[in-house]
Amino acid sequence: MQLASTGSVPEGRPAGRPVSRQVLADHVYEELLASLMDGRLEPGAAVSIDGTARELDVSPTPVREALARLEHTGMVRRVALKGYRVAPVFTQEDFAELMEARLAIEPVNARLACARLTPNHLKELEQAVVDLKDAPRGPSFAEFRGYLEADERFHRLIAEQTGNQFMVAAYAALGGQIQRFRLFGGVGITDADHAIAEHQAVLDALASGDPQKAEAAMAEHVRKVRGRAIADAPAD
Amino acid sequence: MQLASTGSVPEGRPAGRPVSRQVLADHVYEELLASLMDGRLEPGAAVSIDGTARELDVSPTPVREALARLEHTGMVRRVALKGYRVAPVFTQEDFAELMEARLAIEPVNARLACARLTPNHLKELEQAVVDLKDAPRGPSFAEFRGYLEADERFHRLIAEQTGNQFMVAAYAALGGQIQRFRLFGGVGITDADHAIAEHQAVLDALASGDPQKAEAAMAEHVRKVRGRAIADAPAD
DNA sequence: TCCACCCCAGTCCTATAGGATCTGAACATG
DNA sequence: CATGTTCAGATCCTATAGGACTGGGGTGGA
Repeated sequence: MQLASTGSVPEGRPAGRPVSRQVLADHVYEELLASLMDGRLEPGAAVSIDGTARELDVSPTPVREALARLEHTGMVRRVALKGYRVAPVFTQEDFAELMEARLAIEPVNARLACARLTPNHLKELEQAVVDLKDAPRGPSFAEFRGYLEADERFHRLIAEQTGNQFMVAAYAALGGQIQRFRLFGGVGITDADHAIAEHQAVLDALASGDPQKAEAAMAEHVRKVRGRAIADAPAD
Repeated sequence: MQLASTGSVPEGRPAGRPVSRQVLADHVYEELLASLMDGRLEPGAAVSIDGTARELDVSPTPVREALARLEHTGMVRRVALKGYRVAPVFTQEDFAELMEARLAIEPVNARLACARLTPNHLKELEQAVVDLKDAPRGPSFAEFRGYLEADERFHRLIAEQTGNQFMVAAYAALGGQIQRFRLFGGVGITDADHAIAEHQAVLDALASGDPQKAEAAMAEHVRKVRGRAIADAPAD
């Protein structure tokens, strides 16, 4: 994440080769992603190529490439010859659709992951749950960012542990959006205690080695998230 | 897909301006996609930015943007500072993983689509099956290209008819790859008769209006595709 | 014969420049 | 006051140029 200042490489090092020469477009990508996650870029707002380039003090070329990559995550939309705009906010319908999709994919992931779970994998999952418990849950986004990160990591790890690249791809097609639904209504994290308990239940089911139980636990978790989020959502 | 015929535009049009001004990067994208589908670009081959630019007689900038978009389809892989390469061929394991993922997603799509199927949608699906039957199935790729297109269209229509943007996204995350698995082994289309019958069965189940039947028919179709493809695959 | 070094072509990556188009505001006109 | 026009700025899009690195081939020396 942090990029090494390319100029300050000490002379002592053998071949002057920077630790990891980073492509500028990658940096721009990360920067835009952070702006989107933090809500600094509001939904519907235009993302000017030239403007972003000036702001980040780079040329438009890497910005263009970064936006092209961002487009397929669903965070921004592109209209030819018109530019890019931040994707619109989630509606209740959008949220319901997302949960339906998660319900189709994630329990299967849990079942598959359970069948080939290693102690090492289990350790990573346990760490994610611990991080979830320890994460601060203040009202501002910066404060519960760690919580969201741990949440997303837990689910992503399960997808990766299926060993199935396509299940990972399918999950990733949703993942970018999963973060954003939290912003809808701006209610923040109100269900942390329930969510942590459910994550623990999924973890226990996985540890038990019974794929059926793991699948059921994950399905229940997703259903409950849906139920709570709809209940918490502003009447609008 | 089909371009609107431009004939109806009155002659008064101030000369020169094409009906739909196309961004060059879009053209490059389509061109590269066709090369990948047709097998002109072999798996593992390097895709040089400058070289492609020279070949298509454009500057590297649009090529770079087109490749950035292609990357997330899984057709090409990028290594920072090293360039792009065509994704490697499918192995039997890759194929098994793909089918597992389809089995998780597509039957759900069939169930959801069944619940909100309109006569208009049904018509489109019927057309896809008709096209599948009529498509030539010669040995070369150019000859069975129409067959693959109709096959993909049938499944994509069902995903779209769920009305769930995330299910479409999840399907699309697999779709680009779905086309490519046909190339593994280069056995061509050997199961057209069976596949057509199964598509017809899925269509009938959808038309019956019973979501359970639709889900089951799709699941059976995917399972049978897997079974046939593994049987047909070269011993290797 | 084998190894070290150098040169060079190819490539990726970024910056810069310029053309075409769109937007919006100021201005003129009925 | 309403409407059409003009013009300047912003923006998108593409081409071109140059820096930095990589890999291969040739040359000279051990």
